[in-house]
Amino acid sequence: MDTATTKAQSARPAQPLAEDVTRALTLAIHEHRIKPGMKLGEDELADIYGVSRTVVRSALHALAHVQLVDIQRNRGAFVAQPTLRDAREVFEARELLEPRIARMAAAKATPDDIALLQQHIHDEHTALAEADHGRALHLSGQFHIEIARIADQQTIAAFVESLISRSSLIIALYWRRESALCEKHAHHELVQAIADGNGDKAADLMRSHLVDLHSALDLREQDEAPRSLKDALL
Amino acid sequence: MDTATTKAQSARPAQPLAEDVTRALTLAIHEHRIKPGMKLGEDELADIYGVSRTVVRSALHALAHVQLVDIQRNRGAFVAQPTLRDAREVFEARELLEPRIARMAAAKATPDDIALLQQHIHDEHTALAEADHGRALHLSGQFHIEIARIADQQTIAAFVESLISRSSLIIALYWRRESALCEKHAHHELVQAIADGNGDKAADLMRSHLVDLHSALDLREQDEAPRSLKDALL
DNA sequence: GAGCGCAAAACTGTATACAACTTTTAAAAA
DNA sequence: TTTTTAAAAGTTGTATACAGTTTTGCGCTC
Repeated sequence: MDTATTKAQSARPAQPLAEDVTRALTLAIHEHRIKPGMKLGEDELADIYGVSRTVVRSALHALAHVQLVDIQRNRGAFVAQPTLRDAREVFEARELLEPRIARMAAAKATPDDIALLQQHIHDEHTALAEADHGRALHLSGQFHIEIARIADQQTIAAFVESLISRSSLIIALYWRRESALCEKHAHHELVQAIADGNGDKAADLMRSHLVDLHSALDLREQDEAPRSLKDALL
Repeated sequence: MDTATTKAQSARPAQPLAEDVTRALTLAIHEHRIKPGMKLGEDELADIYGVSRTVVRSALHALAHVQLVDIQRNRGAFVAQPTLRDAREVFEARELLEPRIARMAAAKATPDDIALLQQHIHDEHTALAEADHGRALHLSGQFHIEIARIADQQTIAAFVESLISRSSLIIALYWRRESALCEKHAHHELVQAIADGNGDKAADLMRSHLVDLHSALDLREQDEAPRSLKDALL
């Protein structure tokens, strides 16, 4: 779509940029390939991606701003570990923003947009079928982000994207396996409402979908104790 | 207040950090000392603050993330120029988030919090009396941020803070001088409602306050033309 | 005199080098 | 054996140096 991504003419002639590292790390976190609390050494990452520490630092700071990583002075960067409170706040904010976004999307969606959403759902199912839960989770998030893009509200969409990023960490920490099967057709119904231009229904579906997600987390207070213990050992 | 600011023991013994530059630039933008579109050269800033380009770059990237500056590859950093659309989106988002924040603040505010808010109002009036409009504007924004802090919702508060930052740029670009006298006692009434624990009233007052601000902007379409012209000359 | 083009200067993007801090490890003393 | 202290190793924070791109300015041509 934009110039930054369509630069793969031959090898990498022009400006691949340091934000490639940001994307790579973001994806790895979203797919739970690197877990909350994991140390992200600058030299290590620099070796892995074949760039200098300068660009790695830039990427880490970018991730820190979205609160995907936590940078401690003279200590280094770690994948963020959202607290229980963070988890509650993130989902509270999502329940505030996303239903409105869904309503707007229903008012503006084009047939192409609908097709794109259905493609997302399809990819997600494929990933699930292959038992690639990390990728499925990432795609599930991308689905929500796509709706924000369709709503054509860049400002709120940026907030939603940030919240969804953090949700990935929250799910990694607080998901309870009992409630395994998440939302089979929740996304599908939502697309239908958006395709029908039914804003009210889309908003309602989005809200209940988020409540379902929220209640699938284990956000009991007692978890605080082991968390702080974890912090101590690190 | 926090450790980062109270480090001026003797000279600068520990870690003054590059985020000092971020704060300085943020303040300068908030107070309209540097205007939208202005070029922020790295060498120039490095000289001014007596640091290396490395730290200046870090600061500029941080500001770019909050959309206070616009970084163009190989061109440099410029103070951001929010478009008409950006302006509308920012105020729309504020009108969504801030009333809810005000309601929460009314539920949680302590006497100390109220005193702090009143102090803010006092400082703002002082700045206005001294005809220091830049400082008054900054303090006016800080007032809103303080309410978000009182509401004790870090996640939404961070969004609000970002929106208020951008509002400063929007006001610099689209304020119409006809509607000069903004909101004399709007803030005062709001504090009263919060002090009374009257959440509904606080939310209403905040909403109408934001609508007033919004309508004091000149967001007519025709402005698009000169803006794009401006872009061309830059 | 106007327009085009090439060269030089300026600036940003990236890498490397050095300094400061943190952590670890080992040794010595209790 | 345990604890304390000190030194060394490793990592981050900052500065400097180099490379690539953009812009500017001068000169040449039409």
